[in-house]
Amino acid sequence: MPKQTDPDPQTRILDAAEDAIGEMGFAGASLRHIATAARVNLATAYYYFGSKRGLMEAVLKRRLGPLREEHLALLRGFEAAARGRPLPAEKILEAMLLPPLRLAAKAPAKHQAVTRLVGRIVTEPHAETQEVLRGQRAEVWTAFRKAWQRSLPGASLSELLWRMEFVWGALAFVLCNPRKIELETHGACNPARTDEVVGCMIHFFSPGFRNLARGKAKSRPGSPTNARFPRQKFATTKTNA
Amino acid sequence: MPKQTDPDPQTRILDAAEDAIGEMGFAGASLRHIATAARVNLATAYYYFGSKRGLMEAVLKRRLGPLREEHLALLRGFEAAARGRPLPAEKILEAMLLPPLRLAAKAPAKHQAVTRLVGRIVTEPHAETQEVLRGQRAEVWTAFRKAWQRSLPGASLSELLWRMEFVWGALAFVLCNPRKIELETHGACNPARTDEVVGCMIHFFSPGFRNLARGKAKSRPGSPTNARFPRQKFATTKTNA
DNA sequence: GGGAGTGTTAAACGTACGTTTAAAACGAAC
DNA sequence: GTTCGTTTTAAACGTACGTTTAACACTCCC
Repeated sequence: MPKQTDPDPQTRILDAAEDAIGEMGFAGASLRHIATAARVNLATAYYYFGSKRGLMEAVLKRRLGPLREEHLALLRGFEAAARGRPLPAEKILEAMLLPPLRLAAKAPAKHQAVTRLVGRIVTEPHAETQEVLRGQRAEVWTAFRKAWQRSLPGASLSELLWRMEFVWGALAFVLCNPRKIELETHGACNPARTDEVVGCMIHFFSPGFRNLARGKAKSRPGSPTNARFPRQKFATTKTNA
Repeated sequence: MPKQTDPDPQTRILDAAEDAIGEMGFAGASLRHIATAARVNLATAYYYFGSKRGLMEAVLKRRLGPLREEHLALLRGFEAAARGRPLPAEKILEAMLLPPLRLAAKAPAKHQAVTRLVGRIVTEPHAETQEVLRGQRAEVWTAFRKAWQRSLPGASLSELLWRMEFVWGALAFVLCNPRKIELETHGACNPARTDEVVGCMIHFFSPGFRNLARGKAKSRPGSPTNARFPRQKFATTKTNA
């Protein structure tokens, strides 16, 4: 089988690095492994990217840039269509969730390198990696925060920010290890079916955002929940040590 | 400053390993670093734990065991108090979220090793690590799934499982890198305030679970949302490539 | 007091890592 | 055909890793 229009060595290295990172994490992905997978001499990777950190940054930037633009474009498109009215929760959620999940759907199924990569960077220990991510994320983060504040006027800022973090967390979890979810649910949940995931997430999260707008009915810290449940008899669920 | 009742070497190794894993991930945490931090000879770690994998398993089991029991005990306590009635969403959520977050609150603030550890294992690339985790998680997972099914009769199984995954994902995200959340929100969200986090998560997630019980009004795959939003003019948000 | 068992240590094993070097191969310009 | 800049290569550098070995301390029991 001949090589099907072999791309640049740089591209091959980036692809191999992406795959390796998705599979083994940043610390576990070695340049030797990446170079071998890219059918390239080890020093070639250094010729193009200077160092392992340089390669990692290039890998991230290649995906994060377009992802950021897609995020912003989708959000701006929704806002333009809304003609000044605040967006409904469903639309903001769709703009948050669709671009990363769509990135996954485009992957060639067998190895969802991009998917796992995007999911992984969010929980990556490596401090340097976090710095690379921060700049990209800040702009998107701010845009969505403003959209939410327009959509839910009078909502507590900290509660809004918490909810955004929860959504990102759930998204990252789905992206990070799709096969695990599929196994754990015995096939009932298949992260590859992007539309289903997006729809389910929107359906799940939007009520939680909406109930932030109306009242500021907030469960008191110290006894997290007492709605619809009589005074409890069993051991109290106090927290702090 | 004298050593304050120095614990066993084994315990020191486990503590140091926990700290290192939380900081640098499994791949990044080296036995030499751990042994030095535990003020123990490198070979001592091998004497007690046999190998790096053995140490990692011991680290996980030390925390996951009690965590699992706390999960089950809390859930059983709630169910006993409910006297056969199905639990409200808030209580099931509390039983899911409180034990891991409480583990974090007990940590000595400075280095929340346990917290990050528990958060990290959920997204850890290392395949072996996942196996260690699976057994522990399966039992808790099943218990919560049954509780949800009692609480939300007639709910679609796959949609329920998806929601559980989302909750775990959000929780893992909070546990994994609390400092990042604090920075990103400029201090508005502080994961160290456990009660606030639990309350906010319950308040956020419970409506999404409840709306699963009533109707099975589900957004169609292919056009994730169209509720409360007129026909869109801008480029369609089709997904699959 | 002298083995036996347990805990601890320094030192080394081989391997893999990130990185660098210097030389070879290549392609276009003159 | 030579020259020059770019790309690729093999080989080595030092370091750190996981792991093993063999010797050393320290009980405790007879």
